[in-house]
Amino acid sequence: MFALADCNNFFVSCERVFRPDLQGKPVIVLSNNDGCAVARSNEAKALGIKMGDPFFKIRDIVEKHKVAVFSGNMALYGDMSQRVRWVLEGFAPSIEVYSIDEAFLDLRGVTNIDFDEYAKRISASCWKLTSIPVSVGIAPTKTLAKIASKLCKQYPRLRGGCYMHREEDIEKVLRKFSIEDVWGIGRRTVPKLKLRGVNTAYDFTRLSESVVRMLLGIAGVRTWKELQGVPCIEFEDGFEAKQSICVSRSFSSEIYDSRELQEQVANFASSLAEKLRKQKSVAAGMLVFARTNRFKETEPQMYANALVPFLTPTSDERTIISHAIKVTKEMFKDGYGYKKAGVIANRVVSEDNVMYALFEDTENIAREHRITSVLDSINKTFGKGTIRLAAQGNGIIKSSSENQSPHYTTLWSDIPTVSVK
DNA sequence: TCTGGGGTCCTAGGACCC
DNA sequence: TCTGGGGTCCTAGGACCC
Repeated sequence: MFALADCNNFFVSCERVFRPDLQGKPVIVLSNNDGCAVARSNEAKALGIKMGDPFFKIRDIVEKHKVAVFSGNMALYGDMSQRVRWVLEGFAPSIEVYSIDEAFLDLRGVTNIDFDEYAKRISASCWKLTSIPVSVGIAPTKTLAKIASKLCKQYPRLRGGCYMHREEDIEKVLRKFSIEDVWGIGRRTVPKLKLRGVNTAYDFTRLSESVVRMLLGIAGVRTWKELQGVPCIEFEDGFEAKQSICVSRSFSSEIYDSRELQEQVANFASSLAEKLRKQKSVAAGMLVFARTNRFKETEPQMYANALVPFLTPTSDERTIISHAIKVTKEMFKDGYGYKKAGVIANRVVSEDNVMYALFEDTENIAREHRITSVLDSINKTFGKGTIRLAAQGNGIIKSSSENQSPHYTTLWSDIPTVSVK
């Protein structure tokens, strides 16, 4: 059996831990720049606020119903996520962290226990130890466990835990489960399936394997089998280094100045290099991009991007930043308002097996490595951005968030940035 | 006025090899 | 006039996830 533990309305639940007065009231959390609703309490969902709704479009509902609004506070959510994981780790030999608010538990080999009671106990423990409500579904495959955990949200009498295993029970659930809610069935394929009369998960299981293969490819076949109780999706425990790393942001207003854009990109590049080092990786390439505001259709549009190869794969702060600035300068065109930019590391490999280029100055590499180590250790002790390159300016991304809660559980939230000449 | 950020996997097609 | 067969690797784009 596999379990899926899914935190209910996670970002909202994190805010409520420190604002218990908001239990039972409509609450939403917004994305960067207070752009879109990315988490909604059940009360906010009932008001018709959808995932990803732009804030300006729901402002009327928010004011009319006194919805509590928070800007995203990732420092808080990341920390609360870790606390939930610590609880979950006590319930299975290994867990797979699937996202910030979800984890699978490997229960293969666990026998002679009442799984339904176990699911409810996991949920109750999370609530007691972290004050985060968690839905736990247990089933023979990951896809079915996802469905079981969704049932917990629908039916409070399940008390946060649902074990789904008997064939006749599974069929009964699948007959009522909409196809678009199945894990792995996305927006693009739903219309194709509906055209063939597939409206529920059960209908989908009735298709032939060859039709599924033709319509959805190999991934669709896996989902199709998983719904029928045949495990096809691997359990992936342990730490996996990311194969690509992206740092990007939208700006609170368009940038028309080359130097200003370079400064922003330098900050993205700095975060990128830091993330690479944190997972002990190096990148052999980097994509730098900057785009105009796609919603301003009357303005001239531009998606500028450039691929930077690194002769020797690197995670070095100064190398990555200087390349990012160089190509940003080359890409920049006057007269365009850049609304979003970012950097993406490709061909990411472990730093243990770096192949040096034939004519690389290895002494210089060793020196840069020492500089970067010092930078990391100072910033680790005194907070991100304490020491940075001059090219990063004041080290601040041009964004706005007006309703952020305090960093209740983590350090360095309130230390002011001090500029030193 | 105002529209998020960060990933994975699969597939098709091109470049290149003998 | 007419131009093989069989591989591998890389990349871009699409679909999916939260």
